[in-house]
Amino acid sequence: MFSQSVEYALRAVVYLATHMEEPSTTEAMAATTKVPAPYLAKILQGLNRHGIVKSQRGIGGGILLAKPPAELTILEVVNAVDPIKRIKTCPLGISTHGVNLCPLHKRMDDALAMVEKAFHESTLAEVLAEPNPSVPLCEFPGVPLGVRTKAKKMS
Amino acid sequence: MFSQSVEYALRAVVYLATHMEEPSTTEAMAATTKVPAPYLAKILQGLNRHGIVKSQRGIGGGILLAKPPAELTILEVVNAVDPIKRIKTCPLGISTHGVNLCPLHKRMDDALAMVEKAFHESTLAEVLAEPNPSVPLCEFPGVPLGVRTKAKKMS
DNA sequence: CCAAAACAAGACATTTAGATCCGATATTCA
DNA sequence: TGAATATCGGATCTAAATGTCTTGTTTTGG
Repeated sequence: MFSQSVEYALRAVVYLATHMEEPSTTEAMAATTKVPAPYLAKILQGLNRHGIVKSQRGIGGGILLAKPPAELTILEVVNAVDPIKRIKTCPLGISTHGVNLCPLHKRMDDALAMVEKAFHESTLAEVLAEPNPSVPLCEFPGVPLGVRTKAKKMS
Repeated sequence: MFSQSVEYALRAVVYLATHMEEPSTTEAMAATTKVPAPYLAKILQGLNRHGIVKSQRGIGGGILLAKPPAELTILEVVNAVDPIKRIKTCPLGISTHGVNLCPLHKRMDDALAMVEKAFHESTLAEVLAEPNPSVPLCEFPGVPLGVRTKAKKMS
């Protein structure tokens, strides 16, 4: 139902939302998110073009979220990589259906609308703040990802 | 979001629900539903294997709905051709997430659950009975499809 | 300036969905 | 039985999504 690219992109932005202090390299992100590195690079390019992330080349460079997690919705990310295509006109090209869809396509579009609404209403900040024993991308329950990776670096 | 095959399959069963009296040939269905005939044939084979439709070979043969429209849900059709894959375990294979998904995947699965629920709750009969100026597959507002095609046959 | 680090961009390979074709098989009816 | 009608099943083709690779460009720091 959701493409692989969407799944990967969401993992990437979740990662970035927990690493706002400094740019993250594609390699580091790929390792944690378990996404093939070259493919992740391509997805990040797309997110960059859509203004979801910012990239910085050269030593010490990498990828940063373009805006605070509280202002970035799941829908924005999804629509950047694989837009939810609402059904606006009759797929059979029946002109007389024009404005109001037939009951069949109305139900399909309603489903799309529900998903769109749900994704529009959850921001990355909410996702990360949610009290839940499982932390996104992180193997260790209750331990914020940022803290964990920082600790790793020191060793 | 929904595959082409799902769209085609739904058109097909809607057609069949309006032609319960006698078997419909793939050709006739393809013409009305505007689905490529050879591809529709393959989709119908799948629906047949899943017990959604029954097929009858030979002269006067064709495809029939396997049960009354009131007992066939959109979900059954969707799941027969392109199943909605709920997220049951962590896609990253993080074992500690096992039972309860992380907030990210929980939201994605919630979206899938909403769609699943909506589709489970609408039967073909409901879709066709809904008071709506646009009739599925039919160009002429308010005219039931079955009547129209019968009229055509006489000419 | 030069070398290393990191992303950018496009070419290339692989896989899967979408679509087509054809010979085989089943069924009806004369 | 034989001819006509339809689906069945597999082989094939195409296009798009997914995944990989290579070369170039930007940036930093010695």
